[in-house]
Amino acid sequence: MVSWGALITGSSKSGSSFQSLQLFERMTLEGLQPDEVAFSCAVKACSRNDLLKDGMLMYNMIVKNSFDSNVVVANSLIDMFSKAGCLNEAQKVFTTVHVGNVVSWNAMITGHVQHGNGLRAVELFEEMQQKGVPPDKATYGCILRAFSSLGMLEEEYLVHSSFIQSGLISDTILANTLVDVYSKFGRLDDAYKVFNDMPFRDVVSWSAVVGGYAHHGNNHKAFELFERMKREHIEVD
RNA sequence: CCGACUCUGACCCUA
Repeated sequence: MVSWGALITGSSKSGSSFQSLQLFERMTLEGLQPDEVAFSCAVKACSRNDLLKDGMLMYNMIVKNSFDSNVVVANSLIDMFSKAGCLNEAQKVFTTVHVGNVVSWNAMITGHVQHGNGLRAVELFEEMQQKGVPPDKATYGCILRAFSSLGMLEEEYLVHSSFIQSGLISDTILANTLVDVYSKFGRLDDAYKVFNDMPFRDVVSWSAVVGGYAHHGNNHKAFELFERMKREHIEVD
């Protein structure tokens, strides 16, 4: 038998979040009790498109059914509220899972960065470590964005050095983030150095570095890189 | 046991 959770997940991957929610609704109308996986999928569906109203209803159902103590369900809610800018709601859910896990922290940090509170994001970054939750790649990506939003270039350099120390610099997504962040600071030389040292470059790496030169008026360099991009083999997923 | 959560460029949208 195929579970409803799997159906909802499948539909949200190949189809619309709207379809996922319809499936979820059908499931409950048929008197079936959604499990924690169905709830997390349904919440994720609500985090797209402006479906926060549905998300609030979902939150109520989740609390009623005591699924809010499930860390993955809670993390989906935190992410949904964070992205929508409802950081008080996000914090409320976060509190119910106590320390949660690294994803809980990352979702909170992302929310603050995206809604103009980079300082709070940095505080959370420090707090999680005090509470014994080690940051992961996603955390570092968020924190690069936080420092960027705060205009803290020196801190970017420090995080960058730590990536070189730890080997995280070979992560394509983090390196791409660094390229973009340095570009936005106008540090095209630093951006290019990160780009040039990357073991694997994807289309995002190229776009970020070309975009940096173009945005800062170095059209010649941008064009040159663009030509090189066409010449070299680029792996696109 | 299986299915669920968080990080990257441009475009688009908004302003």
